[in-house]
Amino acid sequence: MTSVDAEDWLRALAEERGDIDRSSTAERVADKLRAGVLDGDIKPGQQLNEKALGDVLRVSRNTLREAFRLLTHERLLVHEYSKGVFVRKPDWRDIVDLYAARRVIEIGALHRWPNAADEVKRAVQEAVDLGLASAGEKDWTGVGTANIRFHQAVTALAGSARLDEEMKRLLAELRLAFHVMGDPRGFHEDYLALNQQISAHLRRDELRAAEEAMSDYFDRAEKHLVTGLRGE
Amino acid sequence: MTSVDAEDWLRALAEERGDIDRSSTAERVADKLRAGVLDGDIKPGQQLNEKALGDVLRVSRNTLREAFRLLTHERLLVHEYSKGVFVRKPDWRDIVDLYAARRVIEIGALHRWPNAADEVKRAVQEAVDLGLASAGEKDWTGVGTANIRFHQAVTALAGSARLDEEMKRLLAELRLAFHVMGDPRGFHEDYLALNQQISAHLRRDELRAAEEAMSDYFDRAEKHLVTGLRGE
DNA sequence: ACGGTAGGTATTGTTCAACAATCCTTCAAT
DNA sequence: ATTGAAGGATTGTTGAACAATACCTACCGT
Repeated sequence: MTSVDAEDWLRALAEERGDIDRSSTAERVADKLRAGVLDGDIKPGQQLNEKALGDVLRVSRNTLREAFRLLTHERLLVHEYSKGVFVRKPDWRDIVDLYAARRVIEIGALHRWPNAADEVKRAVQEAVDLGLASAGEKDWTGVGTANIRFHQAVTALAGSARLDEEMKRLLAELRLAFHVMGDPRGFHEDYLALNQQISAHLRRDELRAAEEAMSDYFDRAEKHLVTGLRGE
Repeated sequence: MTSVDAEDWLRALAEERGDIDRSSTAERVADKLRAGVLDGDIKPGQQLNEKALGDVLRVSRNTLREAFRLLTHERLLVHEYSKGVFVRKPDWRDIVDLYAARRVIEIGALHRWPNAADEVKRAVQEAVDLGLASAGEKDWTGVGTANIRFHQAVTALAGSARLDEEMKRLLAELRLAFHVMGDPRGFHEDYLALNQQISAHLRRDELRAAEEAMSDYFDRAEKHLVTGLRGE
């Protein structure tokens, strides 16, 4: 074994360590539940029974409750005192609130473009490229994740891990709204061209134009979702 | 009793309901601990012993741990696996991250001034007035809370409860940093005039000027804190 | 004196079981 | 139809038990 090998081994170990630390039972349970909620297997409004779920997942009620708390903080579940936890069911008011937040954060982040690191700037265009490639292969869920990645990349322009976290939560909550209104196929595709346009503006340092395009995006997407949820 | 009275009474009752629902033991414990941390009675870096604290507060370890989790999500405590929970001790990197987030959110919110409701707009000036009044009475902690309220009012221009929540967390975290560097007296007073200036710009719809004044504020405050924390 | 090792103590991680408090449903009475 | 009470189901909270880990200390060999 050469010393290079040894170094590699140590580095690999260090990478894995994050997974090891994350191995709390509650977090693994939370991962399972999160996937179920975001994939729509557990439907918005549905109650999560502690005993029943605990029996299925083979964990104690205490551990399960901790997982609930994690997801409650991510706004995927809501807790009603003495009643239990339910999958969040966003209504149109939530959408209005959410887009008010997105408008501020993402447009604010756009303004930080001149100060952003090159690597972060590049990630914006890469998300656009990924979306185009996915569309070329008619991989529509791929287009959806690329769209989300685009907006995360824009947020990352600000250079704040805390802001990135919050945006992650907001986008996850948005995904819940899709499930409420029956996840309209082709929702994300409409905005593919718009993302490309925004990215192009940015690379030319046309902040004003990028901001307006983004603002346009928010107006249309919000209206789309609000009208969709009004019908519920 | 007229029907108007009955309606008023019902409305008042509905307002109180929030307090009733909040009666979980863990949340009350969290409230106590939060106050202790934010007031500086529990110092940054200090460990919170489960058994000792549980005995003092007369709650079980399980309940106490739940309170810990709540405060960990608020970033007031940090959890180290198998070691316990400690009061967060922000360093200069945290400050950089925090101010990156504040720059985006607050300046982004500033841009929503034309769209904000009148009542929310008024709250901005009211926070300034409160600060001036407190300064007149040499109530320096009052000046501090007024300053915080000012920035919350600016954030509220966006009209998003989610954003308001996040800002509350960011400002609470910032307060921790003050305790780390020994809470320099007169920190907030310096920025009293600046707030007044920003508010004046806003009322005249001079968004550009308001933004620059705010940006200036962030630059100076960040530098102040970073240099202060570097010495630790 | 120094570094390392082994062992003991204290603390945290996790689960379980029990009981109290609360909610929801059902059903009967007016 | 509304109210009230009983009952069952679910959640809230606690205490205890044991495992896993970290921390401290005394000891040992060099």
